[in-house]
Amino acid sequence: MTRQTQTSALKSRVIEVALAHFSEVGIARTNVGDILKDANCSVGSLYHHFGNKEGIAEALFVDGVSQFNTNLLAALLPRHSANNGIKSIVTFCCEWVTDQSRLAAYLLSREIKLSNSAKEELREMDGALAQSLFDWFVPHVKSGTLQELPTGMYVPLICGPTLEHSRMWLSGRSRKSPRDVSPILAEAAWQSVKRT
Amino acid sequence: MTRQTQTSALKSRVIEVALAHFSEVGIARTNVGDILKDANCSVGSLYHHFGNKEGIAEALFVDGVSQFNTNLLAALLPRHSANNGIKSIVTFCCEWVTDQSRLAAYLLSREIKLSNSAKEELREMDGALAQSLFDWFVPHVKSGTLQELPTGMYVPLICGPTLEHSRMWLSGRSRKSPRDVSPILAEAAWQSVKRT
DNA sequence: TAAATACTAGAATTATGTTCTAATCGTGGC
DNA sequence: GCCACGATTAGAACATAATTCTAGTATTTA
Repeated sequence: MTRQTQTSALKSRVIEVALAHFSEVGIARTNVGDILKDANCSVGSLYHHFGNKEGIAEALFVDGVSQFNTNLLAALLPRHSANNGIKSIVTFCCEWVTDQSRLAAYLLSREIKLSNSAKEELREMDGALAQSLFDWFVPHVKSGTLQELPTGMYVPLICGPTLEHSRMWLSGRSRKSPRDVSPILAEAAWQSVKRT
Repeated sequence: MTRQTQTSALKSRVIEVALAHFSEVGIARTNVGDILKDANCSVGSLYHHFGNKEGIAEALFVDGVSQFNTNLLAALLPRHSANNGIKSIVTFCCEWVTDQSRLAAYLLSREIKLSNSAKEELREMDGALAQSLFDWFVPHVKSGTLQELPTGMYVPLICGPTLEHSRMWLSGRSRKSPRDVSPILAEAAWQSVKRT
């Protein structure tokens, strides 16, 4: 096992352990001592790799978003019809939140003020995603299948209900999992952006 | 000025100052010393009234939700037509988020794990709100003006896009304020729950 | 008026995040 | 193959900031 591999294994271990603790008691109440212990990591290593506690939270956040974005695009891009694409976005979100509920809860809670560097990193990732989404949308808007709306409105209209329901489910305010209601949400998303 | 008045003034002062600090740097990075100083409060008093830092965060949260719920109902209940009511909900949210952006950002970020007692308090408030909303909705569903959906789906469908857009605006990911786009959001909300 | 209670005050304590110094490991140049 | 340098690990020491504690003061209640 090379040094590089060990190191990246350590980082993953820390991030994973951190997620477990953060989910259970929140960032404020997890102490780095516990993360250290559970991840078998020394103080020195942790601060070398992450800088401070927020650095761990941030790395986890960026990691999660990156994973989500990649999989979302993989679900969307193969779809050719507008109806199919829109519904695949919603369905993917529902599945993902249901399966990765701990990570989803963490990402949706936005429990952190991000550093400038993390913001930059996320801005780049978001930009790339937005561009891909845009490219997928344009033809359907041009052909008149989808409504023409201010660019920034598609995401809230399509994903808003799904994310809101997800938050409710994740915080125990709703019984039915996103997966359970994904057909309703998918249909509603389609209705709200299709040309009438 | 009676003791009771002084005390409740102190508590309001602390909550207000706390919101200012929390908004600026997040809960984790605001130190209670600063709150103490700005609110003209002694360590003893603060811990007597709030228990600990999270207690302040919690009181602020409960306070904010209570204020929001009250005003939302006041906006909805006088409306008689379904179309009018649904749109008034969305419009109210947009106005409120735009005007009370600091408080809205705080509430929407859910930056805290709530204690059981706070959860209980919120559950009661949510229950009361849900009941009032339910009573308003039932006739319109019975008369066939609104779709019949699983009870828990109305809120995400109606408010989801608005809240999602609000989060984007509050975190700088969108230029247009909720108020600016409230007609679009109101119309979309109506489309997504009206009987087709 | 006396006793109990609610509240204020700030010094003292503790908990925990973070820094620092030193040691170790692995890799690339000679 | 060996040396030197940077990257990484280690954990003791430190600093900061949350919280507790003891004591005192005002207010209500019996």
